[in-house]
Amino acid sequence: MRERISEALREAYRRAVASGNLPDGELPSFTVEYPPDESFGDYASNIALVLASSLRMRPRDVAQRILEGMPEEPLIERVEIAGPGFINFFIKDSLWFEELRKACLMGRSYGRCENNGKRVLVEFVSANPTGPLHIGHGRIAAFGDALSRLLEWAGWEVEREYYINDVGTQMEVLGRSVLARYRELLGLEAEFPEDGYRGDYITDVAKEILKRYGRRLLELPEGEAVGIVSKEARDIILNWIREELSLFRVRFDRFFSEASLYENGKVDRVLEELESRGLLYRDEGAIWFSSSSFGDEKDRVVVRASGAKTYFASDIAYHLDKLSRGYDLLVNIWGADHHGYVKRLEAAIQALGHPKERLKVILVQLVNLLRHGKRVSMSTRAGEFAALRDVIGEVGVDASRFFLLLRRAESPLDFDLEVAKVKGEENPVYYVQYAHARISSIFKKAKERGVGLPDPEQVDLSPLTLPEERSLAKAVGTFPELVQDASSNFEPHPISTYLISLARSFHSYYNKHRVLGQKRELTEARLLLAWAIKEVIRNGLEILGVEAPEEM
RNA sequence: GCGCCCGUAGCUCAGCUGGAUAGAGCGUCGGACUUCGAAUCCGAAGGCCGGGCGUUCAAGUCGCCCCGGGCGUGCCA
Repeated sequence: MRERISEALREAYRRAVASGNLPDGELPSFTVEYPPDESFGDYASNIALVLASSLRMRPRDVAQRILEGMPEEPLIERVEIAGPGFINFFIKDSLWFEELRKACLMGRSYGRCENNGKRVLVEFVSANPTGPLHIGHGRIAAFGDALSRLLEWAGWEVEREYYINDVGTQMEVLGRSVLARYRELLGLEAEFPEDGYRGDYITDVAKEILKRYGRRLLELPEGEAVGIVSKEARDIILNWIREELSLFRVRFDRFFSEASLYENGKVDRVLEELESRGLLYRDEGAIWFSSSSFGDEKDRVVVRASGAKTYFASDIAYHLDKLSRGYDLLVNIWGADHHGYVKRLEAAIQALGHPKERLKVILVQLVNLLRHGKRVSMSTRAGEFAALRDVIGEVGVDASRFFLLLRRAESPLDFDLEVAKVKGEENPVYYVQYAHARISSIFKKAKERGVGLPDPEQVDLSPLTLPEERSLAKAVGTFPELVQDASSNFEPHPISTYLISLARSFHSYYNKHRVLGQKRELTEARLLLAWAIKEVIRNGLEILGVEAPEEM
């Protein structure tokens, strides 16, 4: 509907210009939005206000002249000019009520957009395979997964990818840490590496390796043993991570190994590519990429004086690989502590001849895990961390995901275990799920009384006359627009806010008015209303990856 | 020092590319179950949107300067 209004306004503007009512010129971008108060109608546009400033006319006059050019629109009840020059649109009640039929008929696809023909790759989590996931990864996982679902709803073809940093000093450190525990398990003296990973899970890994190899590793030279152990440890930990993700209902299409980029020569190749473009130089024994000529603050090392390539070097190769796979957009979701990295990567992408808009980096702020308001630490190396597995074991997948998706990505999040566990009022997940369960309970009760669900195409909706019924129907009817808005902002959290507010309106309605036991026509109409709300709640929860229970 | 994020009710946060009288939840106080599920509802109190200057018809939103908090600033990943 919103789209129709803005199209009508554009048409009205063209007509006003054609008839000489308004001077010719460029139509600046304007909005059609939901006004803050119902008395201002269903939609409001600022078109006259933005035009007024460029035309140097009085806004209300501009509004008047645009209205004179407005094409007939049968779904609009009336239009008025208000305040400083807003044009307010009052939509016919029947439009919103008709939308209820649509929601019931379309069910799981209500709110879904047509395929937009575009492919996007969402890369997220990509946690180092050096330890289990913690709650911060959980937030990124929940966010990336929900965003992927949201983009699918908005018509994108989405692939989800996890990049494994399985190269470099950290793998070496991991190997040495596990090897030390392995020796301890065999009752030998072991010097634990100073910068090693100290978590108990390292011992679990060592036990697993002991099971696979027995004492054999003791006979190998140190370097060789570390090599084997770090590879095995990588696989073991990666398997944990996969389990944790699937437990958390987070799905990936592909796990992409950094090491593979070295094995197939892609890192060398991308360096040659940069070299041939004259973007590399040597200084103090290292090789530098002149990223500063593409907007980065300084140049960056790609090959260290030792001859080892940096993480950045393989990351360039990785992104070139992704770009060459032909996506329209690459989305990278990173923890906010990587923000210093964005510019250099954009520089690399541009250096390789791609527009930097092809890449969208979303930074997710970290999570403060609390218990009774007191902070729980999560340093992997200190070995004291808030494992995602423990959190979802304690508060459940639904509550965890919902909580993590309650805030904007760039806003830090407090996650209090005790609050998330509560099954009452202060926990919005159950509030929303309860509305869903309540509706299915009404349906069950209706069935017991011999009342079936009405045929959405046949049922008469004219008994719906209450203002609450209109608002509810409108909330249902704007869900598709919400999906579009949220997806074009790459933010799933408005979905959670919306669901809470829809649930609130429904609970309030439920307490005030009865669905069953009314005159047949009224009961049927209200059943359809409840049905449509149920579909929308389920679809919204589906985007967030939260279940919609029939009973609780 | 420089860069990024954040600062809105007691607490946690919304506020859509600048729009009309700044909104929720929690918490606090007071009410509602013999009727479709009280994991619910109804009502009340609560604000100089960190501070200042600027941009304009219009600023919580944009720009500059301060203050406060977090993060980053490696030939680590």
